[in-house]
Amino acid sequence: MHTLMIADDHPLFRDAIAAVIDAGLPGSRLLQADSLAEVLRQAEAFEALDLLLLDLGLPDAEGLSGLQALREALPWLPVVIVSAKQERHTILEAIDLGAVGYIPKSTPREALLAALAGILEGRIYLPPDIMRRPPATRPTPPPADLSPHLATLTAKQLEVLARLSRGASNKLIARELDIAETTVKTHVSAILRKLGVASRVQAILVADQADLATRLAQHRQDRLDA
Amino acid sequence: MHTLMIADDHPLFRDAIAAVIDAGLPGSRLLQADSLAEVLRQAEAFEALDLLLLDLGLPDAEGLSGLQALREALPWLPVVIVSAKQERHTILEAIDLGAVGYIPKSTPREALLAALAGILEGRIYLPPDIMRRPPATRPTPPPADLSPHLATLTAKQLEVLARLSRGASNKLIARELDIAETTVKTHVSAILRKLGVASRVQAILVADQADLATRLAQHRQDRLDA
DNA sequence: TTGAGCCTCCTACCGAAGGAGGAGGCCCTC
DNA sequence: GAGGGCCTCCTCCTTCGGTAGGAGGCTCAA
Repeated sequence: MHTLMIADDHPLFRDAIAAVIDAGLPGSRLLQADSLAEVLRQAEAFEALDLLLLDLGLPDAEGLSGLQALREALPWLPVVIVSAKQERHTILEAIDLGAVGYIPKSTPREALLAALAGILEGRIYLPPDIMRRPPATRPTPPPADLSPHLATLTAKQLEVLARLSRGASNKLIARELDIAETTVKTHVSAILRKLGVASRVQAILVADQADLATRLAQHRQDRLDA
Repeated sequence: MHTLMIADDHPLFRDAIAAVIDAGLPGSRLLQADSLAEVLRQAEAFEALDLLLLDLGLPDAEGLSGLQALREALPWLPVVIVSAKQERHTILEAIDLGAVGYIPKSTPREALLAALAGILEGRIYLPPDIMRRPPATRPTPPPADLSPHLATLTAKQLEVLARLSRGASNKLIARELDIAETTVKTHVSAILRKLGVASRVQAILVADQADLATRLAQHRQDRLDA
């Protein structure tokens, strides 16, 4: 027997959700709220609240700021977002802010009930259909867009860059690679020029944005293959 | 009947996982790999692969870069991270990169099996114990665990560190904060001393490991609250 | 009121970083 | 065999980064 609260400013939607829960999770007690203020007010009265279903469009809590405020005010209260928004980014941000789940309003009732049941048992729910297909639209940009530059680095330059990324000084790199420090400087200069940056720090930022490790492994692999 | 692959460079750990899966998900076919290269090689042979259990410590794929590379190379392959790391930040980043789940190595075997079963049915798994308590326990542990040092930085020092992390020079930081370059140097020196490192580059590495952004937001929030 | 902590700025000094330019050796390709 | 690319190393020079030490002003708490 659980106590749930539905926070949404559309009475019709609240009723619809309530009907689904009544049918699917019989015996649950249901509270309703149409604003963040109302949530806070009622939550103080009902200590035994198990879960809040929070819409992201409340009049006094636009977007995720409402969730953030709630997490600060009532950290003990598990909150699941119920929203029409379906962006991966929003979903992850909600989880980052401490939501225990994110349910798109387009979710069919069976899936919704299963999600709520899982959450009440302590699990986290994310919409699989949205979360399981990100790379479809993103695979190309990182390698191609972020740094066509990295591809132009020679093997030795990549080795040097890898050590730069670990915070090594020119002197240390020289020792590690068993070459002169002046040679290291030559490599570093070439790296900076190719990456179009002005300092080793910026080179590092470019490098790990462009996933240096992968590229390095690739390079080493190529060498082994050859 | 599913086909799973375990990618971890520790044979003992692979065997341990294999044993758990054998017992808990009987009939599953299990493949093993000790490097990212090996995963790619085998994945081409076994088209019917249903799930990859990926460790974050592979020799040729440090951290999440390996996941990213995998998602690009084999977007159709569902990947669940199995790692000793337990930072919320890492977990969310993994999901953002398209992982279908994140299982800490400390997860008890029953929970592990349940997680895998859920994932094979199309759900997303996040460790509830970690994800469900951010505001309550998060303020303390990161400061305490990852770097007791960062907590000792003053507000101004954090501002400077944030700019260091963007690759800014002392001169630029001075302009941005509208203070003298010598003052910036004073701050930088203090930061290096407190973090126990020898150069700005290393300070940056410590900073982003310890989730500087979060801490900075926290600090700014505190200031607003006051 | 005194002191502690922080921010500010300074001088002086030194080593690290980076640019410019040149040079020899190696390997590969045309 | 003549070039091109890469790695190696050098000198000379400038700028940047970082330390040491001192000093004044501020706020807050004892």
